[in-house]
Amino acid sequence: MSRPYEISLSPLDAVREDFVQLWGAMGPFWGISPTTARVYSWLLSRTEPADTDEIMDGLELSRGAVSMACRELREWHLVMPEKVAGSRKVVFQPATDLEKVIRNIVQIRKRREWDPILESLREWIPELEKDPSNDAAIFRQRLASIEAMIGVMDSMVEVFLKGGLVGKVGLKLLVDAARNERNRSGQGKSSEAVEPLEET
Amino acid sequence: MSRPYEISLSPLDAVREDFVQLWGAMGPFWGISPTTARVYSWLLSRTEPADTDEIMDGLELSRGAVSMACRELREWHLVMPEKVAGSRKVVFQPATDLEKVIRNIVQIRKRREWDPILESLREWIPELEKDPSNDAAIFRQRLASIEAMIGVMDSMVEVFLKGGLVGKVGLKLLVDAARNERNRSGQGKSSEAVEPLEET
DNA sequence: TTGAAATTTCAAAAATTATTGAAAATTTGA
DNA sequence: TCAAATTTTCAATAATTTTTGAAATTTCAA
Repeated sequence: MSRPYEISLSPLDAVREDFVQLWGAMGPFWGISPTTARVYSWLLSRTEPADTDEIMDGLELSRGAVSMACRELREWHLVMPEKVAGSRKVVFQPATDLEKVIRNIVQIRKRREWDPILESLREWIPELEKDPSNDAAIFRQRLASIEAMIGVMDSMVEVFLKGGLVGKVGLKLLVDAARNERNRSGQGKSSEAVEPLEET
Repeated sequence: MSRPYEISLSPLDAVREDFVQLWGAMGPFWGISPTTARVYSWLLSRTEPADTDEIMDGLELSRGAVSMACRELREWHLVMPEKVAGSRKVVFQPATDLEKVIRNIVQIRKRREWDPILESLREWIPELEKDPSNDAAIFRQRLASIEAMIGVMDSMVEVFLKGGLVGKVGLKLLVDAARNERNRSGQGKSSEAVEPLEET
């Protein structure tokens, strides 16, 4: 409706636009600001790395916003800055090893989100043992359950990410397998009782 | 510093306070509003179910806020409303089967966060095949990688939650195992390359 | 070294999200 | 059925988070 002069984008440009828009919207779900998510997805959609001005133009962002987004992406190891010879510019390359990307994200999020809970639980449970009331005993038991669940998930994830399926099989194979699966089972939604694993 | 008249809470009350405070702060990480997270954790810390007024008093919330929080918790199957005989009141009981709780959360979050991505990817990849440029081919390949990774994680999570370790071993055993582990390895942080799995 | 190019910082503004509270709707004991 | 008890809704407000933009800092080609 509101872009009268861009009726026919190339498929590449059209998908890029949708991709950037979706990731921007999903970012907050994963604890990433929309802008940061958009910058990463925009970089992923390009063959060439980009400098600050190109990102500003491409996404209509302020210089400061791009700087902050790139800093965050650097911390997550989602982009690698590269010096351009004969200039003071830095150019950003997105990490394309999706497996590594996920490992990084997952690790950082675990540290921020799960570890504090586990730490606190380990203080609280002994504390509750001091309280002789029945209520305290029941509460303590519930906290112990939570601790156990988180502990189990921690271990599973560790096994997966460290030794893991993905490492062994290789990403290329998985890509093919996924494509076959998609073709085989019509549109294969796999929609039932599964889980986000972690917000990528 | 700021509660001169409550110097000595019972351990139960002290831990409850900290627990509610931590969950409230963590809520946003998991896509749950602080208030909603506080209501659930407060209910978990009590032996008895509570009605709206008790929650309002216990957490200093408005009636509307409690109503919205309980509605959300109901949708996630984290609390069960119960009619009180001889009154029009409803009383809320928190779900204490942590395994079920996690399954519910994970399922809902997957639907909200992963499925839309997977769906879009499955439209975009064929779309990009229409574009003959090399850039489009590379971008398509990256999207296929993302699709594959998400697909793999989906399956893993499905295996885990459906047949899964927790189901087989049983939560009680896990609680004991976790306690032993804690005792055995000093303060066992297990802090390395693990993941949030999903924000519970 | 120097100073123009480039990046970073951070207080202020904008945008978004959460919470309130009072009015509307609903429920049910009498 | 009636009306008091209870819950729900939602527009307005508050709180939080994100983004901006211009000044401060850093970097490095000359």
